[in-house]
Amino acid sequence: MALTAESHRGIAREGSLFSASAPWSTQLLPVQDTTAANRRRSRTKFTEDQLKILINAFNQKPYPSYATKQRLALEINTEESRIQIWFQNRRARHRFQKRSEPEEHLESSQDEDHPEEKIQSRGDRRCRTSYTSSQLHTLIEAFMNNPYPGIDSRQQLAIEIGVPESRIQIWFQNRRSRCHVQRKREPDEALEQRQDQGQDL
DNA sequence: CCGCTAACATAATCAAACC
DNA sequence: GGTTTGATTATGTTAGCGG
Repeated sequence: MALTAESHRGIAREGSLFSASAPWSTQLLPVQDTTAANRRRSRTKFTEDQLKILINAFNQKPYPSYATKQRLALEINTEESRIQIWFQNRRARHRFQKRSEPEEHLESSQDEDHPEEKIQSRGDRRCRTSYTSSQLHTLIEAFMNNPYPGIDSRQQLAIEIGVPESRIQIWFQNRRSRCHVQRKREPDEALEQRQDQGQDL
């Protein structure tokens, strides 16, 4: 019963960019990891009313400010992070659709022109979170233990250091990405790896 | 089984805090 | 002014659910 064809699919995209250069795990992405610690957040099911409000807001402004996202979160009784994810997914979906149907659609001052409202566009974002050294210590320790924590682990960390779970998730994302970049360009004293291909661009 | 889409990933980039 | 690093984005993948 040597591995079905389906499971092979998961490993198919192995040799793409970084291959197996992850120092934190001997294996690849933690896909199909049904462990409790790596479980995803349960899928949110928006009601029609919620969707109506979200879509309406999206049509007016696909790049809402943080304040707007907070207001929406309060209005439809959902976490702000879900609003953010929803807008991300919606924009991606929309963009793909545009390619297929680039019909005339330029919005010609139909709405969103409230003179009383300043057009901050992408002005105000969430205030930058500053972590204390002890919080950082906890995060780094958790990262070394598991760089891909599931919702349960993230929530536990959030309570432990007193930071919203969404910030924990962002922190792990940034941390992982940074580690990848570090591996990419580090011709320094890391190791005598100047003997590699010597092919840079 | 399949389409839709929330959840999640990386990489690039913006930008605040800090020196 | 440069570095560090949190926040946001585009883009692509994984997975849950209803038809």
